[in-house]
Amino acid sequence: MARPRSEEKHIALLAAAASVVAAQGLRAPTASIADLAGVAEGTLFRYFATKDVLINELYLHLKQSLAGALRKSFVRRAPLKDRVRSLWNGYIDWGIAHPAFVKALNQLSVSASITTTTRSKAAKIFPEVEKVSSACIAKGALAGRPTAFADAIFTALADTTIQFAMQNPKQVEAYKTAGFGVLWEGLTR
Amino acid sequence: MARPRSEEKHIALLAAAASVVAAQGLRAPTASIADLAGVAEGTLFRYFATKDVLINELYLHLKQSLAGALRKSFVRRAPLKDRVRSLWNGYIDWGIAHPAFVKALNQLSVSASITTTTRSKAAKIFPEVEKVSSACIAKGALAGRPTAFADAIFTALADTTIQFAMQNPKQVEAYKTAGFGVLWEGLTR
Amino acid sequence: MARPRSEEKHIALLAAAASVVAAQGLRAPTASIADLAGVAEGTLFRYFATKDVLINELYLHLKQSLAGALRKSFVRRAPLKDRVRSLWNGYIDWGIAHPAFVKALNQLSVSASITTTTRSKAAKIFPEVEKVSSACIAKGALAGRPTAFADAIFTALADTTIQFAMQNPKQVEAYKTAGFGVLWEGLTR
Amino acid sequence: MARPRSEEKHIALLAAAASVVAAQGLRAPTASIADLAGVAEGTLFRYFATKDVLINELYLHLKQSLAGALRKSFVRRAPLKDRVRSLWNGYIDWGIAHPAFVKALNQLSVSASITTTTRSKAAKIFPEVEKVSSACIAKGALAGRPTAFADAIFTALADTTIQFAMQNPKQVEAYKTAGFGVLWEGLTR
DNA sequence: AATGAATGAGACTTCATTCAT
DNA sequence: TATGAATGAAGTCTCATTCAT
Repeated sequence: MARPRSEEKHIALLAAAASVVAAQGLRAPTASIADLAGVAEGTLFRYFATKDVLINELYLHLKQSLAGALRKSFVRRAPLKDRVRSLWNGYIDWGIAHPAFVKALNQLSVSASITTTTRSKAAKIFPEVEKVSSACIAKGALAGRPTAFADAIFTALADTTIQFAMQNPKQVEAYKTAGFGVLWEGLTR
Repeated sequence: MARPRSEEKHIALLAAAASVVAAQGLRAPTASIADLAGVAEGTLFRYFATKDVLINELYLHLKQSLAGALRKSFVRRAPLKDRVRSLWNGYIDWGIAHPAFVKALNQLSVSASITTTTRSKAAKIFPEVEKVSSACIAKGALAGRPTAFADAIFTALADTTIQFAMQNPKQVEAYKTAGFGVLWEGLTR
Repeated sequence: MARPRSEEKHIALLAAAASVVAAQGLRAPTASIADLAGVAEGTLFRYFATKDVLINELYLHLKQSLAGALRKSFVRRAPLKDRVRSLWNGYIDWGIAHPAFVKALNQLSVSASITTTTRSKAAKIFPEVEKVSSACIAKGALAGRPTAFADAIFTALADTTIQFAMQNPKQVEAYKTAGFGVLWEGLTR
Repeated sequence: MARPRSEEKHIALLAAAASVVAAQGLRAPTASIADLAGVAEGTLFRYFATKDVLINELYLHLKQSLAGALRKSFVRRAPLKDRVRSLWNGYIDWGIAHPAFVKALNQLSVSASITTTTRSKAAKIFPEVEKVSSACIAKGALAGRPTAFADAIFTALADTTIQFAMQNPKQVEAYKTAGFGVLWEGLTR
C-alpha cells in the first residue's frame, strides 16, 4: 500500500464515494465508486486498503469540508450570539451547496463501520465549535450537561434545517432564521 | 387445515431484524435474522416476500411501537406545555427501554430502501403529535413553517437526548429535563 | 403414499401440469401446478410421490390422450393410404385441439427426466401405428430401416405441421394436406 | 493493462454449457458449467451477465457451428437435388460429430428462455438454406406453403435421422440416404 | 385425506479483494 | 503504477419435500 501517486485521483475517489454513498447507501459497490471516479476497479485499492478504510476516510473528508466552510464563515471577537449565528449560517449554506455530502454524512454517521477512532478524530477538526458550545451551555437549560450534548443538538437541528431548506429552495433564508431561533432560544434560556 | 401461520414467528422475525439491523446496519444478512428468530432461512421469506419488504415492515413496526408508547404517556386536556412534555417523556422513555429500536430506526430512517409509501403510512400512525406540533408553531420562532418541521425538530432533539441519556444511565432524568427545556424554549419563544 | 382418493384431483393435477409445463417448461414449480389444480401444495405429493413421477405420468397421460384420439379417427380395413391418412388427420386435429398438450409433450420428449421405462411404455400405447408404419416401410426409401424410424418421422412431420397449422388457423386444411403429401410420398417412393 | 479477457474462456464456457445442457437440460446449474469450463463460478458472470444471456448466446453459437458446417459442405451451381443433398449430408455429419450440440439444441429450441430476438437472429445465419427450400417448394406437395415450412421439415427430418444414425453408428450412411430419400421425395412430388 | 407452514439444500448473482499483465 | 480479469465467499431467494394439525 505505497503512498498514492496522484493526489488528484485520491480526491476524485473520495468525491465519487460521496456521490455514490449518498445515492445508494453504504452498500454501494466499490466498482461503482471507481467507475464514477474514472479509475479502474483495482486502482481504488491502491488508494484505500479496504472499503472500510475508504468509508472512514470519506467521513473525515466530509467533516473537513464542513469545517473548512465553518472556518470561513466564523466571526471571531463578536458577541456570542453572532458567533453562533455565523457557525449556523456556515453549516446550513455548506449543506445546501453540497446536498450529496449531507446525505452521505447522514449515512455514515449511523454506520457501524465508522470506528470510534475516526469519530474522535472528527470531533477535533474544528475546535471553535466546542468553545462556542460551552459558552452557550453556561447559561441556559443545559447547565451541567457536557459540551458534546450542545454540539450534538447543534448538528441535529442544523441537519434538520438543511433537509427542509433543500426541499424548499425559495425559503432557504426563512428556514435558516427559524432554525437558528430554535437553537438560540433553546440553548440559552 | 395444516398448522396456522404463527403470529409469534412474525413478531420474532421483526424483533430479530431490529436487533440485527441495530448492530450491523442494513447489510445484516437475512440468514442472521432468521437465525436469531429461531427459524429456518426459508421461513423468513414466507413471512416477508423480500428483504426490502421486511425492512419496510420493520420500519412501520418500530414506529407503531413508539406510537403505542406515546399513546400511553400522552395526557389530553392539559396545558400545551404538559401535553408536549408528556410526549417528550414518552419518547425518551421508550428509547431508553428499547435501545436497539432506536438504533435500528436511525438506520432505517436514512435508508433508500424505505419507500415513500411506507414513510407516508408511518407519518399517520400517531396524529396527536402533529396537532401538538402545530399548536407549538403558532407562537414561536417557527411561525409560518410547516408542522412537519416542528415534528422533525422534536424527533431530532429527542434522538439526541436518548443517545446521551443511554450513555449516562444515572443522569437520565437530567438529560430528559434538559432536552425538554431546549425543545420548549426553542419552539415557543 | 396411499392410493389417491379422488380420481378427479388426479386428473386435475395432470391437466394443470400440462398447462404449466407448456407455459414455463419443466422448471415450473410444483406449487404452481397444485395451485392451478385447485389443491394445496402438499396434496400434490399424495398423488405423485415426487415431481419426477408426476412428469413421467404426465408424459404417459398425454400420449394416452393422443392415442385415444387416433383410435377414434383410425379406419381399419381400408387401403394403406387411407389408414395412414386417418392417423395423420387424427394426430393433427388432436394437436390443434390441445395446443398446450403439444407444447408440453415437446418439452417432455427432450427431457432427461423421462425414464426409458416410461418411453417404452409410451411406445406400446397404440400398436396400430406400428403396424401401419411397417407396411409403409416395406416399399419405399426406408426399406430395411426399423419401424421406429418411420414412426419418428411420422411424429416429426406431424409436430411440424401442427405448429404451422396453429399459427395459421385459416389454413389448417391446407397444411394438413400438404404435410400428409410429404409424409406419404416420402415414405412410399 | 491487466490481462486481456480470454476468448478461450468464452469458448470453453459455451462448450461446457452445451455439454451440461445436453446432459441435464436447462436446469443445469451455472456452477456445473463453470466447473466443467475450469473457471470459478463468478467468472462465468463476467462473460455472460445472466444465465439467460448465456443460454441465448449458446443457442446462437450452436446454430453458427451448424451453419459453418453447412457452408463447408454446400455445393453451389449444381442441380437442385445435389444442392439439397449437400446440405442434408452436412447437417447429418455435423450432428453425428457433435451429439451434445444436437441434444443441447433440441433442449434450447423448445425453451421459453430463448427470446424472439435470438430466434430471428438465428434464422438469418445461413440464408442459402432458405433459397434451396423455396426452390423445392415450387414443384411439390408444398406449393403455396411458406419457405419456413419446408425449412422446418428439413430440420425435423434431419434431427430424427441424426438421432437414429447415432444409435446405430455402423449404419450411418444407410440412415443418411434413407432420410434424404424421404425428404426429397416428400418435398418434390 | 387434505392442508399449508416449515424446512434447508441449492440456485443465481454480487462484490471486495487479489494478482497477472 | 495502473489495470481489469479472476476469484469464491457470501448474499438473496426458490422450491421439492416433510409433517404437524
